[in-house]
Amino acid sequence: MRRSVLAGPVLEVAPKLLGMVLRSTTPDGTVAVRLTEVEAYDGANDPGSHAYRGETARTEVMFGPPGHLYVYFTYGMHFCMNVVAGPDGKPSAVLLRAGEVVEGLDLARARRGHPVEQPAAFNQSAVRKGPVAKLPKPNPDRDLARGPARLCVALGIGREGNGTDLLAKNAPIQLLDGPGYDGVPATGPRVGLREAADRPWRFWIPNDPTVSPYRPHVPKKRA
DNA sequence: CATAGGATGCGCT
DNA sequence: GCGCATCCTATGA
Repeated sequence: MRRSVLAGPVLEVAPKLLGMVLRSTTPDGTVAVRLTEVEAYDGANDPGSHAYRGETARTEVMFGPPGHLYVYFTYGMHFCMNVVAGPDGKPSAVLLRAGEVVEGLDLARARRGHPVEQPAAFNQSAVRKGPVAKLPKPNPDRDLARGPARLCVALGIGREGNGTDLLAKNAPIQLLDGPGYDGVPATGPRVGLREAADRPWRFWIPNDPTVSPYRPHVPKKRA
């Protein structure tokens, strides 16, 4: 992927990210994910975008050159990340919503609190008789990066990833060169927004199991 | 399967 | 203060 490609209109850039591989290396190791679901945010004309109301300390990366990572913190506990698109100064970005882990599966499982695999004997029926401690159901590998916040956890990306140039050769987080997905992407409304929820600016690889379930915005009830 | 409620920090009005 | 580009768990079919 060349930077000039990312400098195009965000609605053209977003589907081109499908099938591309994002690789993140930390002291713990390396995890890479093949992107299966993204959403376009077009700051200038898009009430759903964080950049819609102008540049702030939080959104400044989006106003910079394409190919950098915009990471934000939300709901008091989650990080989500975007690839900055469009020409310099036009604050558009592509939210990375889901992917398939293609490298570093064990590390991704550990980061997501996936239980360590037990010896075969542990699963024998004899052991399962009688009362057992109620444990959270282990997520299948399909869910490791299914959803924007999970994707960040699986890749080990937080605040410090904000602003990373994904096309720099020595960057800890890189968008790798590759063929990408060459089929026809599915499209639909974006997930969980209050504003501009109708714009069909979500793109995903059809029938891919790692694509997140659609959840419309639900207004909180008042007292 | 579907729906509902809680957790939680911070950007913005 | 309000509300969020979310996720997890519990509950009922």
